[in-house]
Amino acid sequence: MTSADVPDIVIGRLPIYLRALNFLLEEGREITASQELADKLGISSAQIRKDFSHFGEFGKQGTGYEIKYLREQLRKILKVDSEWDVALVGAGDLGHAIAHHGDFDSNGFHIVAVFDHNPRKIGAKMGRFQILDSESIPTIIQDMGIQVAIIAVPADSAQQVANTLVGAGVRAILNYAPITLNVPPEVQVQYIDPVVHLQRMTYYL
Amino acid sequence: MTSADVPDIVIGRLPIYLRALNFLLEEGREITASQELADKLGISSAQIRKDFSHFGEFGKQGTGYEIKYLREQLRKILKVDSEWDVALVGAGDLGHAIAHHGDFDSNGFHIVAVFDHNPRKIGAKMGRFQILDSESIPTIIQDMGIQVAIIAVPADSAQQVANTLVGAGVRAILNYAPITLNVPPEVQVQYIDPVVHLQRMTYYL
DNA sequence: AAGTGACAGAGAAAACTTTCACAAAAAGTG
DNA sequence: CACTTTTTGTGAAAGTTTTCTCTGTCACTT
Repeated sequence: MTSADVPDIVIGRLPIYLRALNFLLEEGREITASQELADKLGISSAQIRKDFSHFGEFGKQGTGYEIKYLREQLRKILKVDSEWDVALVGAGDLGHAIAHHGDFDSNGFHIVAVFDHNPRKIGAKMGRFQILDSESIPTIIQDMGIQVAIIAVPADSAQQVANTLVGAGVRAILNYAPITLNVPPEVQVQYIDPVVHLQRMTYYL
Repeated sequence: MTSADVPDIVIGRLPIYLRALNFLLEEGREITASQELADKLGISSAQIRKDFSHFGEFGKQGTGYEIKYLREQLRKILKVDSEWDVALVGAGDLGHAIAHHGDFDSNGFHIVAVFDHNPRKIGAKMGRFQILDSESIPTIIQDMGIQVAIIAVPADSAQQVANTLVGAGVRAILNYAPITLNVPPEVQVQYIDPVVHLQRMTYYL
């Protein structure tokens, strides 16, 4: 069943599968099975197989999945078989940690511009980046054709930053500010708010 | 319908509602309606009402919800009406950013111990914290009765750290390492991996 | 005091997601 | 070469979540 509209919840699991496959590859493994992934990830093997089935037939009955091949397929589906330029807005503590976090680059997400509003920071260096004026977001994003951005500014300016980014052509936003953003439906937003995660867990304690 | 088993997906939305209520309160608002929250959060008003209905009747027909009261109810439900001590494992760039992030404290999650394995870091100061030896995790966690921990170590040591934490009595783990942890079912785990979020969005670009 | 509009709560229906169970295929075994 | 084991892919069933729709309550207006 290779249909056009794959449930969002399925897409959300693909990066998890991809992460596990990368791990297995690094261990030198060549073949895996839905049951092995299931054990590792705490997801049922049936669900993993059904998830894959939305995109094609990647396995071999009796044997399992060739890890390298499956990984390539998932990378293509998620469009992470190519590199992405990313803009980072906010050069505070959080922005600093993000800019120095190696996992982005090693996964094909390259931060190519860092913006901040604070006149004292503009022009200064943060690691290998020179901090740019927020005012220049529209021009630079458009000129570089950047489609992906990370928001790491305080909650009270996040919506305004999002508006500017969307206006400049950004279509995917990873938002670290603790606020729900209002964006047009064609723009993707993902949220990271550690407090939300902690609050979700304390319920069960 | 005040039942014992509220769906996990409902619990996951409560912190989002709470965040929105805090925001409205700061704006000086006193009353809100499910429709207003719906507009702000991109969740249907019916769903918001149904979510609340799992725990009781918090609103007034014709009027809406008294924000202060609803907020208190949600805080009680999530058990964030009291303070929580939190242990942080990993004093790298990421751990540094977490330890200095003010949102934890202002939401009642107090980091009270920071651990690292690196002999060069042990004993050193990181902000107001003195970095403790990972070896002392069991004793300190147990002595202080800490139930919540944050893992900010590389992927290859995260599982081992999780085992130690669980052994010491931790029951909720916020994991920043890009790996799925294997823990007993009574232990809560939440994951933060920005790469996973980015990969989820590029699918739609 | 009756009429009107706004809104919560809740049962029923619809939509969506997960699990089950089995046929078919591949590979190894005697 | 038949037999057994392993494992995928999938339609159907079961389970879960969301939306719909309506009733009842409250506040405000005239």
